[in-house]
Amino acid sequence: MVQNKTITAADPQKKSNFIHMQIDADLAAGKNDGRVHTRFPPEPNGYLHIGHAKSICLNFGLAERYGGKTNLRFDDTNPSKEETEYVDSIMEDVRWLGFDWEDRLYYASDFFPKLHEFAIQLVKEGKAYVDDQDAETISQQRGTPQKPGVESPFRTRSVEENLDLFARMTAGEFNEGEKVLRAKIDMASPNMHMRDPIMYRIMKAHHHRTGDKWCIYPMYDYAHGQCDFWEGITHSICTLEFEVHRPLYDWFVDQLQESDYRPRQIEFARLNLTYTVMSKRKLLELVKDNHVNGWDDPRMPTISGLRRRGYTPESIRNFSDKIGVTKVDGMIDVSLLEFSVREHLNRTAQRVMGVINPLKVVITNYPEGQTEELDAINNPEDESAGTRKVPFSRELYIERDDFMEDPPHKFFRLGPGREVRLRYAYFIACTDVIKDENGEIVELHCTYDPASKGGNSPDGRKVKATLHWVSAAHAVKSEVRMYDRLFNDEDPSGHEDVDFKDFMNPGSLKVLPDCYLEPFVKDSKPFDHFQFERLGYFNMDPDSTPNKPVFNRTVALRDSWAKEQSKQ
RNA sequence: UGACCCGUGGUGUAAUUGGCAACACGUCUGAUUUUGGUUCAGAAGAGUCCAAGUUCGAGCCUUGGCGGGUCAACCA
Repeated sequence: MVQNKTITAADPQKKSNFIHMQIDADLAAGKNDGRVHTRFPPEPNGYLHIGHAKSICLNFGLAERYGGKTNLRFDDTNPSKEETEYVDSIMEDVRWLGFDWEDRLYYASDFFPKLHEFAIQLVKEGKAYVDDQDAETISQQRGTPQKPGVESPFRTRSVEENLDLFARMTAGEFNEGEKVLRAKIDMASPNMHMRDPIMYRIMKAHHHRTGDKWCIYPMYDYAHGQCDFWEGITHSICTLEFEVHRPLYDWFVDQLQESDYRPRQIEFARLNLTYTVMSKRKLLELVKDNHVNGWDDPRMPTISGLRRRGYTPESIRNFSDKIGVTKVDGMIDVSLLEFSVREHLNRTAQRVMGVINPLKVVITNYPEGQTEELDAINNPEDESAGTRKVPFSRELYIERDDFMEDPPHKFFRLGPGREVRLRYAYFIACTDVIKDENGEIVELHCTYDPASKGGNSPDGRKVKATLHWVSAAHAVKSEVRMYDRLFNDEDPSGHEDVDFKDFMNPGSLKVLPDCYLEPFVKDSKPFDHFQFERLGYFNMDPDSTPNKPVFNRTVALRDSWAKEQSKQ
């Protein structure tokens, strides 16, 4: 175990929380030689989600704050649910978020031999026994929170018999469910977890790392604290529901303790987000039953889903800082998450023009066959991003929403007889509206003012709107996937009598197959971020092919016009 | 009917050894703007679940209520 010689004082700039205070107190009391060592302990039975990101940022953030270390540990004590696929995705996600466990990658299964030895020690000390009863009987004997349990008839077995039976359990002589190893603590404890908890159960399952070496596997409560201990963890951060497990955590560590060093469990409130479900079981259900297209579906709150949606690691880390850490079981508004991406992407995303709901415009006084290259700014928030050329020609596409035949008062955009600016190009005025036999508008005829090249008119004439556009002949035809929240209800899991899936938003994905983007996007790679001006942030989806680029909408821009409209 | 945890504007958090509640998101004005974005200026919004107590003084301490959460997998 490595000693951290330099413990830096807590950074007063960063917001404090109750865990900092407890660690400060531990440090002040001289505990654990002044070390701070945390761990992130996922079970590899699913993909990581934004709630895990909170925990990852917390654990690695603590280490950073105090000059300590953080281990990655896979809590793989239940082979029936765990898979290598999950191990790989978890490592990828933690790295993507920007954290590094260096050489400290552990698996609970690494400790199976030591755990087994320790179990034998407890048996020898008369602190553990083999119980022959089945699960149901044991469960009944355990009592209820308000009613004490009763002791198992096998509780008083001799050490010799227990040793023999446990050895035979280990050797595979018994069937699943036939026997368990239990800690001998207190069947009358007001804390259910202290009523002779099960340490080992028989599972004849293939483990993703230890193969068929074992046929008994340790329970979480028996494994976790000891793994912490052997890894030299000082602060074992977990979520609130483990609070009642703490006495048991401490009990096992007490039996193990051989020096002043001692890991300590601290619990915090897990993340709840509005309009989303966060339980792995529910996320797995969405995936398995094809309600979404896999764990990395951009509508999923998984790290891989958020990545594919276009979220950046920075934005998730900033979000994590903003929400803080407490023991209050609350619910955070998704709009805070959305704010975090916008904030980051506004500073960093390449601007580009793209028309997702095209309406053709012909500039009738612009020479046929002529093309001009106009200068456009790549990112107004970052001068070093430079400029690019955008082709302009006689036939263009603009957004359908940017034209109204009969515009209301507050509508600033194009209408019959109105003049607007095409960004970086010219002022244009609408002269004719062309419709098909159904009365649907199919094309606009406009004239441009050659003197307004670049977007300014020499006579100082003002326009009320600036529209994005794409030259029809140069456009890159693309598919754009418009994502919205997966659920319509603020708390889809919060209704006892209604299944969360009943709240799924049927409009959570709208595929627009015929969008036109400016040629600049031709060179982009999957996961590249853009702002489509006036529309939102988008990124290229890995489904893209050279012939058919695909973009996902990460989040829309703030839209005070849409807000104005929704007031009506 | 038990044990443990929690209770600060709409939401999330903060408040140094107790010293008349700060910040962010959201909301609402207004300004600027070649993105109805960004930015900037400003406003509204809690007297800290309730009650009693200790104190010159309590969101912070004490007691009692009330409200919410967690715990009865051979899951983690």
